[in-house]
Amino acid sequence: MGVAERKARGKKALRREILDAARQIFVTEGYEGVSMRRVAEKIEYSPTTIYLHFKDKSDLMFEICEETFAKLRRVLEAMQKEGGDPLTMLRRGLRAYVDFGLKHPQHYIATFIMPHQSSAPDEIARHKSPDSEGMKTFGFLRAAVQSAADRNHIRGDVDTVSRGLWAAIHGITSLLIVQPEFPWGDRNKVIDQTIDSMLAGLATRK
Amino acid sequence: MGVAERKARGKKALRREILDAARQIFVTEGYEGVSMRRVAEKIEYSPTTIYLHFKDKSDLMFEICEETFAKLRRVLEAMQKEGGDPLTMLRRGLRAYVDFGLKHPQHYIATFIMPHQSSAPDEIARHKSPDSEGMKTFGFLRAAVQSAADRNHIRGDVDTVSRGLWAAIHGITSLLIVQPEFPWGDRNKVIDQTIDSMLAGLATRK
Amino acid sequence: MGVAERKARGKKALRREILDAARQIFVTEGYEGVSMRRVAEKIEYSPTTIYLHFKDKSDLMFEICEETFAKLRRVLEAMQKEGGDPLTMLRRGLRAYVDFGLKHPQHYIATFIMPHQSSAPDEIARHKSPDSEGMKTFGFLRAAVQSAADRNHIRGDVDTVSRGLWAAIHGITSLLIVQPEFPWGDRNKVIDQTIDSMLAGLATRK
Amino acid sequence: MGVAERKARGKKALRREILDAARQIFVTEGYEGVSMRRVAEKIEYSPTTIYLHFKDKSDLMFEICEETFAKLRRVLEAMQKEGGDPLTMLRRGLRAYVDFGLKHPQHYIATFIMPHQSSAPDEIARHKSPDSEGMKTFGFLRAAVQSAADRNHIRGDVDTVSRGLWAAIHGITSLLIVQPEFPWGDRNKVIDQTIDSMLAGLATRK
DNA sequence: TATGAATGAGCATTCATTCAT
DNA sequence: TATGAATGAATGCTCATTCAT
Repeated sequence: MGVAERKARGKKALRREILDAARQIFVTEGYEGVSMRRVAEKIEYSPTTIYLHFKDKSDLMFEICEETFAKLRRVLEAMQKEGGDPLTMLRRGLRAYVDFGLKHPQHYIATFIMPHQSSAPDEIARHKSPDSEGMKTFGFLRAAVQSAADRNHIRGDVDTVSRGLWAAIHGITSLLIVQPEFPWGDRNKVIDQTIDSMLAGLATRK
Repeated sequence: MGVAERKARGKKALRREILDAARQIFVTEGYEGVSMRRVAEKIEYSPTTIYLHFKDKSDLMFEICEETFAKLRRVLEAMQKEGGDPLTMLRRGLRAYVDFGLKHPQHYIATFIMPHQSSAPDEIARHKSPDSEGMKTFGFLRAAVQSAADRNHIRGDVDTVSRGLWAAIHGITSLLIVQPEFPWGDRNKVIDQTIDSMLAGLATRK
Repeated sequence: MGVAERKARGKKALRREILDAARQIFVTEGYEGVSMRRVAEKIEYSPTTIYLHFKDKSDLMFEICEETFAKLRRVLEAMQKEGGDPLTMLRRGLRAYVDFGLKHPQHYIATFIMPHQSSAPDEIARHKSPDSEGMKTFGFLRAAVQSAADRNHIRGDVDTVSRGLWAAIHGITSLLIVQPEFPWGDRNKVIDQTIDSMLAGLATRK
Repeated sequence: MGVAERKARGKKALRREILDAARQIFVTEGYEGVSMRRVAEKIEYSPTTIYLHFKDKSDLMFEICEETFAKLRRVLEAMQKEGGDPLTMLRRGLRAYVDFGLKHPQHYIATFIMPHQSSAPDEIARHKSPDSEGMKTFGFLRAAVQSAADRNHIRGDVDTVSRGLWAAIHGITSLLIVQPEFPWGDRNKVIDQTIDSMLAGLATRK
């Protein structure tokens, strides 16, 4: 392996360091809390260096979110491959989503919880794009709901149902992360309760 | 009335002015948008004066949140007084919660969404306290669930069910606020879908 | 004299210091060379303090120019009051202009020589305004030319002639200031030569 | 031709590219607008590469000015070769000077208008040197005046007259550049007025 | 000859806050 | 009770330049 390879590795590694440092700050202090200077201090480089890897602050923040979505998507992908009864698969997928959030609270906060008060129009467009990781990830949930609906395990409009399910699992995930001091009792029970109630409510009445 | 009283009234009135000015900015521009200078300009006093009424910015902001949740509590209180079928009341209460959050998104963000992990320790304690408006407000939800459970309209552990319901309505509220760019379709439909599914899932099977 | 007066004096004095410091830098380094930080360092105050006296950088620079114009205008005003033959008065006024520039080279450079690449449209409007000191000052020259033309001592369009005269005296003033190393010979001779040639060229042919 | 020659040509060619790119920016955006990064982007080389051809930014900019004034000199040279009546030639030369300045305002500013007091000492020396293009150019003016004086078309000391003429045309040129917002009316009229008045004033009385 | 990586210094401006009065 | 004056720290970002390769 030559110089070029080592350099490339070095460049990638620094990019990683920047992303990790920025996410850590983002997660505890929010979007406004992330400053190029603070990130630079954390990685012990000059602020200027960050601009060699990211166009500007909003570019950096966008990448952080994309990474998380990609990670979650890989989890859901693996689960989908296992196959099984549509309703069971859906339930497992929802639970996996919550578990993912609790296992990676920093990523979850950064991507799903913190308000992205990005004002630049092209930045917003990037998030909205159907090619964005976020939209692709939501697609998994929707596909699972569709699949269950196809076999009459679920009633209602597939899109509306999917959005409602997302809301419910996001609710429990984010509250458990952000309000850990709340007297939740058995956390597993609350999670399953939320998922079960939603699914039971959606089940086709015989 | 003597001078003291007049002064006291004057003091209270200015405090009000400050809170109102700060809230107006907070509501449109968010936490970071509120600056002591801007508040001072709005009320046409010097920035220094604000410090005679509030310890610092975070004190000022805390008061604003408390006020707003007192407002939510009053909404729920009024609803409770109307009486009616427990399940209907519960449903109306849940919907009122969501509507309140959507009507006051910046307050909702500040109090329920933003992680409070990084604030000063005594600040956190204030939020956690069972005397805080936030906690009192949760009490309303629990009471409504209890009431429905008492009449066998709902099954399951009251605490777990309450937490699950909170998770669901928080989920839809926060997502609608924080991810406005997501293609929600008809927002009302998604809200009702979420609430209905949860309640249907909780309903006692005949 | 109470506290208020002392304070007022102090405030005015600091404003003066800022203007002087900024002009000194402007004169040697140009508009871009003036930075709020450098001005602050020069007067040994914090950069923030400057903003208590001037809205922003362009406001500060504008004031520098206005000051110079006002100063020059006072000189010309005094001269005008002396009265005398129109052509003689004109010649004396032109010479006074040059002398003013040579006596206050820093002011002259800052106001007449250095490019003011101000881009803000309202800033430009301010300069163009007939109420600006610059326009008022030019008015003196024009009035003197008009007066000489009225008595047939000068021919040609009053406006064009005035502009041409200004060009000539600005030329000699600015070159003497900016290119002092040039072999000018007797500086007085060059000044008078320039003025005399212009006036001779403008004189009515008999 | 061998490798060495090809390389040499390559080196010269790149130097040309740099100068051209820098001039293009300089001309539209001024001295401060020229940044090594921008130049590098324009020629699609790295910023570092420029330093292989020019010591630093000021070296690069100096070369650009020299080039341009060589251009002016060529214009005046050509004009001189056309020959004709000395007074007419002088008038045409003066007008050409003004036109050149207005056509290349940024160069004119950099070389004749901006005070050179603050630059590095060796940089100043370069500009002052009688070998500099600026000084050579002044020589043309003096020669034309001498020629007109030789035929008794002009009276007065040749040096003083030349300096006065330079002052006048520099005055109109620089004011038109630096104070474009001033209500000049017909700019051509002002220019010709200035030149004509000066020459008329210098003409030998019969 | 050319470059990728990196930096220290600098920019205008705004912030929350303090202090003497 | 209220303020005017002042500040230290911070913001995102761009600059000319260097150095090892």
